Amino acid sequence: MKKKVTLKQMARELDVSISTVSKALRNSKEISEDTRDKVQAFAKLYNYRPNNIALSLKNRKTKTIGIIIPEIVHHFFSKVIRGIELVANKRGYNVIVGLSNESFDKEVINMEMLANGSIDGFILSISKETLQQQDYHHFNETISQGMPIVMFDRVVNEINCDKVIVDDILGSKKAVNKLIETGCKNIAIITTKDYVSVGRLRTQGYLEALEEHKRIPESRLILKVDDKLVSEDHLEVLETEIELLFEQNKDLDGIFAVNELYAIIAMKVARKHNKRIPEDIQVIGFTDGVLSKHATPSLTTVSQHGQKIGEKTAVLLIDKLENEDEEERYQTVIIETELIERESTK
Amino acid sequence: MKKKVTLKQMARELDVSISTVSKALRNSKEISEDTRDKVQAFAKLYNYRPNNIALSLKNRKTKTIGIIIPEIVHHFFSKVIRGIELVANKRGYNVIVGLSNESFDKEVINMEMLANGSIDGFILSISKETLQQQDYHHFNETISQGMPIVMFDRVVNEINCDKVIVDDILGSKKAVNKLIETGCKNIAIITTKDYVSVGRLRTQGYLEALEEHKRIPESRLILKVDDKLVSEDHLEVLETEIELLFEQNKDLDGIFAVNELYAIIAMKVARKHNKRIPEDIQVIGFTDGVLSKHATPSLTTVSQHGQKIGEKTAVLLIDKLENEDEEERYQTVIIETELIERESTK
DNA sequence: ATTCGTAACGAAAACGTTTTCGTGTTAACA
DNA sequence: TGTTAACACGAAAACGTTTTCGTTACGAAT
Repeated sequence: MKKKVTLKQMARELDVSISTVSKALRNSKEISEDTRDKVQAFAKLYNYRPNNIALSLKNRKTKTIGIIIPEIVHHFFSKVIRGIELVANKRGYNVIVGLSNESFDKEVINMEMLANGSIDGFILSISKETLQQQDYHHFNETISQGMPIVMFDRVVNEINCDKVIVDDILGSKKAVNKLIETGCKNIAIITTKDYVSVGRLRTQGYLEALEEHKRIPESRLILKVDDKLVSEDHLEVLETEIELLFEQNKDLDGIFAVNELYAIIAMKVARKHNKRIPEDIQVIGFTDGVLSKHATPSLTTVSQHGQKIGEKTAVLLIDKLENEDEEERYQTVIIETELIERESTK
Repeated sequence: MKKKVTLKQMARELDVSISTVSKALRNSKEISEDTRDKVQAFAKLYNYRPNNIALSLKNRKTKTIGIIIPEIVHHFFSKVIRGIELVANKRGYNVIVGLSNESFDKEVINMEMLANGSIDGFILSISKETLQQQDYHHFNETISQGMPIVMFDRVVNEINCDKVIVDDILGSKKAVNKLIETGCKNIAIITTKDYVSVGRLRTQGYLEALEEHKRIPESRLILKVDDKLVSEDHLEVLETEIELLFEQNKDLDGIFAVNELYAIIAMKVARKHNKRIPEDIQVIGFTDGVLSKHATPSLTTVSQHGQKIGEKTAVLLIDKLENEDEEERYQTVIIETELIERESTK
């Protein structure tokens, strides 16, 4: 077991001072060529690598980014992480991940755990519970301590920081427009309760699209699902609600779902009701995950480009970290959505 | 902007020494009740939190675990991460994630980046490229530096460390047995090239199951897909190969695929050939992901319990970290698979 | 012979902790 | 009055770096 070698040990072996070793390794011209070569050879031999922790302490920078997300077993979030990791790595940063599991407390604890020196800045997406309680003190505190935050997807206006979001409204409008243009007369939306910002915005897009086509939104066609009743393991509730939607609206011929899962279940229910997709009823989802791509029929969907979102958040954060002098201007970047047409629409 | 307060600053304000502040906060009885209260009140007021980096340097422990995985946009791996994070957090550890993206170089670079003090130990799954090149020097080096490694899923015998794997062989046998028992006569396997250990083992399970039922494996029923030709974006190749399998084996009535995606595509091809599932042909996959659950028909699959794997790796690693004295015994834990029966089998 | 400049190196501080080992004060005791 | 013990606190080292600021020694210039 060869323990890691330190400057001090090398200095002792070579019978020079620590400073000399350090300078020699960094090619300082204070050091003679002779000693420089000697030291560097020795360092290579013992495979010396500077200790990151010591460097972090000295520089007051960790070169590490903290990510807090509600959930990792999720196509969108993992794509975002991939994007973050990609640019972080390219720029010499590491990525440390904390999961809030949609809980306010875990979000707070995780952030406190990381904020005490472990990282240089945060990238996060707010947990549902936090959004519901509207308690954002932990964000404000970390920001006021000089630690930058970049939020994505689930953001909130009250906090002053950089944000990367998707054009939820426009994306939804694209989807609903597509349904309208291909002849749908009665388009339902399956969405979430309004405290989830993306749910609210996508609903808004749906409404706006209808209105722009002089159609009057009908509440019988709007299904707001309560997230708390629909965990991954209790999809029956969701399915029942969608069943109800179908039964109460026999004339249904278009569905816009604010996420992939809702759309898939909707297709399942449609099949049960002997409706052909896309001939009798068309379906569009949001978020381009594996389900959409590999479902049968494959699902037309609004892609949010998770990886691109991740890349952008990382760029924003690192830029901010490396230009501390910069003026305190915060930007909100919008990543354009794209309607990916597949078999579930005409 | 209230910067984080340090012991030194508090000491100056309170006109005592740094040591006194430190001791007062840790309730040392060297300190009088008066000063202790005074210091603690002050600390609470200024929301003092010890700096993690300084602690890490002092204790030579970071309380951080490094995870290196080939890919994060993947149901299995993200479930493992969730498991790791769960127990790590419970035991006061953080989790830092590096992605190898199936590349040998990135794996090496990422590990070197983290091994220099940033973390206390590794949890990893080997990249395909590394498995192919069979170059494991980076693992051996980190281990010989006293940094423990726990490997999962894609492991390799040559390395001496704790391992958590799935009973791939047994799991496959369960699947194939199920097919045999429900009447399949000609069971094909869709698997990977042999250098991917899990592919090899699952193929072995398939062969053993057949032999135990006195059946002779036929090479025409064994499709080994070259991973390099099948990225997420080039599924056509995969589909074509499976098409071929179907056309060359008209009598096909059972398929065992070593992952979810292969199984889903196989079902798609089966439908194209007008075979009913499960009446005409049954399909079983491996890895219980979101695709299996929500496919139509939903897919019978061998679940590997990714989260449980993650939890176990974390327990093994942290136990090792916290009992350094322990003898150098390495264990290989096998997490049992489970056959989850759904609609794609009888 | 004195001054100066420079090359080559070392000492020490700093980052923020914890902990060991003094040290001074006070009260108790002989 | 002198000794001792307890109490309350401070100084300093240590973790591993980097960097500033000396400090030598020596050759060149005056």
